[in-house]
Amino acid sequence: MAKELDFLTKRSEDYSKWYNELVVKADLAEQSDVRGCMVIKPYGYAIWEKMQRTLDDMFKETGVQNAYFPLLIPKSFLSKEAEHVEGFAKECAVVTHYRLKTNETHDGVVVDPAAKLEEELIIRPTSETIIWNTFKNWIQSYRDLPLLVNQWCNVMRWEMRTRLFLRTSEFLWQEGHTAHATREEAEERAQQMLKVYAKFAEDYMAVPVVQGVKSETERFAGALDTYTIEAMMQDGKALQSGTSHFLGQNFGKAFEVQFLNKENKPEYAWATSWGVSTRLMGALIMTHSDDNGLVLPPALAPIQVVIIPIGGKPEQMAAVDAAVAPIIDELKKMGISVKYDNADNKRPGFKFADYELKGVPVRLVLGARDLENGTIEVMRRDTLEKETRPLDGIAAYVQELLSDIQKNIFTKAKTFRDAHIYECDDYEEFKERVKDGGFFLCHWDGTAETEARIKEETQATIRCVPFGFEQTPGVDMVTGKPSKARVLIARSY
RNA sequence: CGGGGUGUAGCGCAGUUGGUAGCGCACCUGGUUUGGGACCAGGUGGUCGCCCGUUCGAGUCGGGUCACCCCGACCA
Repeated sequence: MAKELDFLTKRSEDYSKWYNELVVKADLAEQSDVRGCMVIKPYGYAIWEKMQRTLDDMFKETGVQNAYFPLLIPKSFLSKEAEHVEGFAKECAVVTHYRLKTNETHDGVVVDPAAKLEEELIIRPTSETIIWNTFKNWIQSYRDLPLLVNQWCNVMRWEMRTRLFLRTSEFLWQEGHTAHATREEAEERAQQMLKVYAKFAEDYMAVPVVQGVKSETERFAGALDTYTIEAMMQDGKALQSGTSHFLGQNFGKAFEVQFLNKENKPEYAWATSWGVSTRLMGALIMTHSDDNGLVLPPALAPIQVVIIPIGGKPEQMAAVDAAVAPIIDELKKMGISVKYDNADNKRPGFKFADYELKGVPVRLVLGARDLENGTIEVMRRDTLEKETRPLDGIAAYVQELLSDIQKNIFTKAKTFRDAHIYECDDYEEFKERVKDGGFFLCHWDGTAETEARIKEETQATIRCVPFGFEQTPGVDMVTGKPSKARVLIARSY
């Protein structure tokens, strides 16, 4: 194995290092020298764009419209919602001045002390405050509701510790913000958007997720309920991959967003917010990748099919070019993105390895031998299986194969996850087993004390109270007190 | 902010008891190659993170400082 791939074998002992290196080698991203920020390279960004487009369409189907709000938020906005400040105050980047000037020796610049801002500005860690400050002007009547907006933007959170893709200090995301006339409608919207996220994760990313609601301590700052999708990475750790919050009237009250209802009575608007970020790319990488690199689901792969010619002499290459042209046409007509890599400065073996590293789902190889036989070699990235097929009807075969790969990697991930979900009623046993990863369904007495104790003693946290499986009452595995339902506990990123 | 580690060519690293910097990959030129990361020959590229000190002499020793990585606390 090539030297630059050696790190892949380190996966079991140091998982995070493995994917950090992988994404760099895979030309996806590299870290810049700015604290915990990342540069996303073109190939990586193409994946993000595809995710964006898909999600955006799904949002629009539910009536959401895109808008854009300012990057800088006046400091005073942050202090209007008490819990919200509590949650974000300690990780905000603050703008204090608006000008630089040349220094005394004229070989650099210094902050101009005369340009100090009256009120400091915060680089948005999330936009609830500035958006609700705007909503105040947009909402007067129940007829203005619901108000459903989303923005694609960057945010910044000055985290103590960053991790490529999973927790960079600046990250790209979408944040949806909605205002409603009734509590029920807002709660419904929060859950509806969670389902959109779950569908996107499973149908497009091929990442199976557990949907559920967060415990009080894990809730978003300022929310009454936080819904979550939790995915399992290949090391058994959980990754919170998307959240949707029911915010009650907290922001309506804080920003005085009142409307007149049908009875002509003033009422505070009900709120939701929901978001997914470039963390999803981390989820994609960590769910499907293998020792040869990325494995991308066809639905999100920037290049779905790569065609590599084998030739040497110009006349041979010309013959291959001619044979490939109609295949490319046909694939494109089917809406399949295809790249024909006939660059003659890289050998085929190099290209094979390179496109595997990049996770391209299907590879077609065509050489003189095939031209004689009327065949073509097909390789699928998920299983690395190769087969030789007749040239005739190859486009239709590839189309079928792509959808098969999409299904297969989802099934593979789901089988893995399901095999690592355990019901556990014994705390001693739990303590031992949770070290090795996996999702644990355990009874919990509902108290923050028990939750804190589990975290303290095992580093595992309550990921959510999961939806969609049959619950029976029991006793808390730690305290022995009565419990209504099982919760999902795991170590997480 | 605590604990550990690392800073030497674009990347990955070596550098012994202090003696004036090297290897692999990449890159450039020429040629032969092309069905799994090609080979041969030649070549470009470095204020050894930064500062101060010890010394005739520091990549190497001492002190300081900065940055990054890993493990915690914090978090999408």
